[in-house]
Amino acid sequence: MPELPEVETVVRDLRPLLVGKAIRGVAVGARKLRQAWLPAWDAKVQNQKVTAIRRRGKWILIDLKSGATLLVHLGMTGQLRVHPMKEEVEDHTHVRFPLGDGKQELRFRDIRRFGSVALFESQPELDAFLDARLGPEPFGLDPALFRELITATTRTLKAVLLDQTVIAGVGNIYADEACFLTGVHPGRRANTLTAEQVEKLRVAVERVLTSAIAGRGSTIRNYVGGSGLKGTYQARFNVYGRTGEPCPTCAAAVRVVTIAGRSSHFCAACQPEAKKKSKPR
DNA sequence: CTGTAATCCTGCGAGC
DNA sequence: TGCTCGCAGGATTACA
Repeated sequence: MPELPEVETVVRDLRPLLVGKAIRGVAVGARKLRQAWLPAWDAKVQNQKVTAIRRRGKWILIDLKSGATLLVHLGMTGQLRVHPMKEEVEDHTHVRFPLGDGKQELRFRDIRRFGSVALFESQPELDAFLDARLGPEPFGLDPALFRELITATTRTLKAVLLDQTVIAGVGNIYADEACFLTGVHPGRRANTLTAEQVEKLRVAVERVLTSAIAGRGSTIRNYVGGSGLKGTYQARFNVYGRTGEPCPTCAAAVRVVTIAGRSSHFCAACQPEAKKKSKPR
C-alpha cells in the first residue's frame, strides 16, 4: 500500500509517540511475515529506549539506545501504530512492543503479510542492507545526477520509477501521477526522454511526493498513519485509479494499461506514446 | 541487459 | 444470495 508519502506520514505520526520511550519487550504472533522475527532479538529490544525514528525509501527505521535499529517495511497492507494497551488487538496484528509504563504499545498489523519487522544490531549492517536496495532519496537531487540515473537504461520510464535502486520511495500511484505531470507516457523508453522532459520529471516527482505528504498520503483501502488517521491525497489523483474518467487537463478519458507488470494510468492526449519508427521510403 | 510471470498473502468488488 | 475471478500502495526470484 504505502509509498514514500504514506511511510513518511507514519514516521511523523510516531515520532512524538515513540522517541524517548522504552520498549519493554515484544510479543510475536504465530503467523510468519516475510522476515520471521528471531527469538534472539527479544533481548535486544528489551528495555531499550527509542532514540529516533527515521524513513529511508519505503523503510521505517526505529533507532534504539544500544545502537541497534528496528527496520520495518509495510509491504502492501502494513500498519504501524501506537495503541492503548487495553485496546482490543485487531486481527492480523503480528508484532507488539509494550512501551514505557505499560499503558501503550506499538503494534504492527499487516493483512497480506508482505511486510516485515527485523532488527539490525549495528549501523554498518543496516546501511549495507539498505544501500544494496535503495538509490538516493528523491528530494533535492542534483539535476545532472537525476538525469544520469533516469536515462541510463532502455527500460520503460514506469519501470525505472518503480525501481527502488534508481530512486527510493516512488511506487505505482506516484509513478503514474509524476508521469502525468511531466506529460510523458509511462511506457516511454527512459533513455529517449529529452533533457527538458527529464528536468520536468525531476520536479514532478518532488512535487507529487511533497503534496502527498502534505495530504498525509493516500488511502485506497486500508492505509492509516501512525495515529490511525487515513490519508487524503487520493482525492487529488489526476490519473491513478481514474480509468474512464476525464483527464483534469483535457477531459479525454483516462486509460489504463499494464507496464512493468503494474497497472499504469495515463491520458493518451496529454501523454502521447512515442512515435513508432516510420519506414524509410 | 530486457521483459514477463510467478511467488509470498488476504480481502473485496465485479460479474455471472 | 452465492460463487469464482481478478486485482490490489511491494519486492524478489526464476526464466526466456
